[in-house]
Amino acid sequence: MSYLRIGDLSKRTQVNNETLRFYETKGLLEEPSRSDAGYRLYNESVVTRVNFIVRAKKLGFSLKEIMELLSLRVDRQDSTCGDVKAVAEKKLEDIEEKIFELNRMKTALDRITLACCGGEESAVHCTILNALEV
Amino acid sequence: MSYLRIGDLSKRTQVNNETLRFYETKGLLEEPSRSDAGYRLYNESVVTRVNFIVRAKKLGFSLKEIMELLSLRVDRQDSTCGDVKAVAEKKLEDIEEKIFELNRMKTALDRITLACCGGEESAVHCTILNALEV
DNA sequence: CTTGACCCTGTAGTAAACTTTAAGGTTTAG
DNA sequence: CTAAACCTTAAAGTTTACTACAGGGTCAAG
Repeated sequence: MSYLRIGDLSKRTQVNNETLRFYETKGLLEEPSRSDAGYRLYNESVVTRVNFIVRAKKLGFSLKEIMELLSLRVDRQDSTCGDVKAVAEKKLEDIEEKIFELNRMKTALDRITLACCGGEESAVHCTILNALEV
Repeated sequence: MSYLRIGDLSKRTQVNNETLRFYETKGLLEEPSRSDAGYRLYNESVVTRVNFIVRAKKLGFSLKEIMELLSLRVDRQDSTCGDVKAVAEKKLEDIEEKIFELNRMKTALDRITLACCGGEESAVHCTILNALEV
C-alpha cells in the first residue's frame, strides 16, 4: 500500500492540486501525513472522499453541506445516534425534494423531445415552461 | 389581467428586486414592458419562469445552463426540431445522472438512519462514505 | 403638498469556490 | 550532477451569483 502524492490524487480524481489543498483548508479533506520533505502523502481512501465531494457538488450541495454529509457518523464521542439520525433525515428530505424536481424536469424534457417534435402547429408550445405546466 | 411591478413579482417569487433585475441583465428574464414612468410591468407568466429558475438553481444548474434549458423551444427561426431534440437529450442525460447519484446518496443515508443505529459495535462504520461503498 | 413606499440606473461590494502567481525546496531520469 | 517535473506556503486574482448603495424620480394617502 503505497501513498499517493498530491499529483497522483489529482490525476485519479480529475481535481487539481490547488483545489485539493483548498478543500483541506476548508476541512473537507483531513490533513494527510507528510514525507520528510513535507510532501502530502494520501492513502487510497481519500480517492473515494474526493469523488464524493465532486458528485455532491454536481448535485447542488455547497461545500458546507458536503461537510455536513461527510461528518455524519455514529462513532464520534460528541454525537449520539439520535443526532446523526436527525441530520441524516433532514438531508434525506433535501435529496427527496431534489429527486422530485428532477423527475418533473425530466418529464418536461421528455415531452419536448417526444411530443412536440410531431406536428407543425403545436411547435409554438414547445418550451420547457409549457411542458412543465401540464 | 393587471401587470405586476417588480415588488409584486418579488413578493410572489421570494426573489428580491435586485436579483430579478440581475437576471434580466443576464438574459434569464426578458425585458418587460414599462409604464410611462419607466417602471417594469410584468405579466403573470413571468412568475412561472422565475420559479423555474429558482428550482433549477437548487438542483445545481448554473445560470448559464438554466438559460439553455429556458431557450429550448421549437418555434424559433434559428433552431430546428432536431437541434432542440439534441440539446434536450443532452440535458436529459445530465438530469438522469443527477437522479442516479441522488438515489445512491439516498440509499446511503437510509442505511445510516436505519441500519447503523442498531448495534453498538457496528457504529464505527456509520459514515456516508462507508454506506455508499456497499 | 409633503411623507413614505415604491421605482429607476449605475456602480461598488460581498461570499463562495476556486485559480494563479511568486518564490522557493525536492525528486528523478538521463 | 543537472534539468525537468514534482512539491511547499502565502497571498493575490478570478468567476459566479448576487446584494447594497448612491442619487435620483414616481405615486398614493392624509
